[in-house]
Amino acid sequence: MPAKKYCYEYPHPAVTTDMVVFTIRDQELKLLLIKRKLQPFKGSWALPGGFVAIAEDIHQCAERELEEETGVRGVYLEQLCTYGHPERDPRERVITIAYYALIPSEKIKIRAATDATAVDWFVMDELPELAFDHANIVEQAKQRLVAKLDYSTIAFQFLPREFTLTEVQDIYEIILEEKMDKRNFRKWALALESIEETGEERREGRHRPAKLYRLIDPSRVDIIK
Amino acid sequence: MPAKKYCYEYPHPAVTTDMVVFTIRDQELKLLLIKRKLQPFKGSWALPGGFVAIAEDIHQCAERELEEETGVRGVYLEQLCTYGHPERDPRERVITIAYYALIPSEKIKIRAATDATAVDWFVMDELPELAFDHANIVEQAKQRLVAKLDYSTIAFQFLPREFTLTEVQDIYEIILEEKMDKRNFRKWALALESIEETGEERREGRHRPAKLYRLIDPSRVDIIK
DNA sequence: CGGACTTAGTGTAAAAAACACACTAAAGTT
DNA sequence: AACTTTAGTGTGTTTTTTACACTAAGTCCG
Repeated sequence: MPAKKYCYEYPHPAVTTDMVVFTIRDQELKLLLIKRKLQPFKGSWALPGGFVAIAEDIHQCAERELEEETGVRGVYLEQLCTYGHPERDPRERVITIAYYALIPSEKIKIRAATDATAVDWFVMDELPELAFDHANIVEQAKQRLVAKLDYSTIAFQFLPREFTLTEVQDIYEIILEEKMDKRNFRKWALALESIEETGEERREGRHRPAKLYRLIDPSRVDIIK
Repeated sequence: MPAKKYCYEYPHPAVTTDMVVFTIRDQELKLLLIKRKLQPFKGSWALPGGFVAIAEDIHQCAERELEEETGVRGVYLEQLCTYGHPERDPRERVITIAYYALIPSEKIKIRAATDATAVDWFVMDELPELAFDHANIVEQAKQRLVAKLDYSTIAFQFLPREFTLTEVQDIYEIILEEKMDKRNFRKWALALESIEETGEERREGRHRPAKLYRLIDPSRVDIIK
């Protein structure tokens, strides 16, 4: 039995961060899950996450855990909500600060293969049973993502540095699950003034090449209208 | 020196909830602050809040603290954000889950007088120096409030059970700090389909009486458009 | 080398929503 | 009865959103 050497005058909860990691691959919205090796919920799928170190900022903690699971850094990461129901973890009182992250499709292969039995990408609406209250967290993350598509430029965070307008429209259609009009969509996207032409084109397949665009400020997510 | 009898294998942060409590009084947006009786920041003004009890849900904790400071229950209360910078409290590592609450003007007198040296209402843009990172929390709460005015019916949570359209408009003008056109505002407010006439009128002063309205579902905050 | 195929790219008209704007109504007071 | 004060209402203009179909530029194949 390990020593319990950190002592307080009154009880303290444990604090973790959990990550809802989204990406778009194969024209589907996908989510990163890990298979738990330990009790409780051993063998269940769960959100990646872990305890906040005592001298570590919570945002840094989320970044660290994201990098541990996916190998990526510097992607879009936002605090979602904090969950603190007393019985959400059967071991002890655990309060979790949930974050969600958007990984560009280009970056996702880095880790997906290495640890395949323990980490995998799941299609958003074909998720397995999840441990703890993670199904609830995922649901709220999806809602936040959908809402932000409407009033921010967050969707561009799924894209590589250079992209075509068709790729942007695909992101919207996949997440919102609805077809959009090509001309109206392009008019709208260009009116944002968040992207600019690179001057290059991409040729692929036997058809007219598409102009490439880039974000004017890749790390900025604008709130629109 | 008190006994430190709660022991863990690894260090645990303390967890608090802090409340940003808004109301509208005297045609101004006001905020509830308490004067700290203890170190650190003894004598400074700060957000009301306190430690999460070990078996208490965090939302319940926020409700409890709100009731302790203001005597009100059942008002609009929403989680804002969680703040966890390692040095935000000089004593020990404290992670705080911030909430914000909207108190209808009718309910605020309940406690404001009882404990006047330790608790007071401040005009939003005449705040004193605040303890910890509370100025930052207040700033984000204000931003959230302003944003929600635009896309939800949250403003009605400031109003008593029955109210006039002029009172609704006043709320918007006070928080957004801009005059609005009376006819357009009323058209918009009625189009929400969130309020209905009570059939009563309110007579005050030597002028035409105003129709009274009520929320169709007083506890519901709709997301609009 | 011309025709077929595929995705990229473009404009206009109609409908809906947002905005600007000024007078009448109904009470109380003198 | 006249005056003061706030409540309450409608219309035309501008802006935004939506609906909708063809041409452009490559590749591939016969």
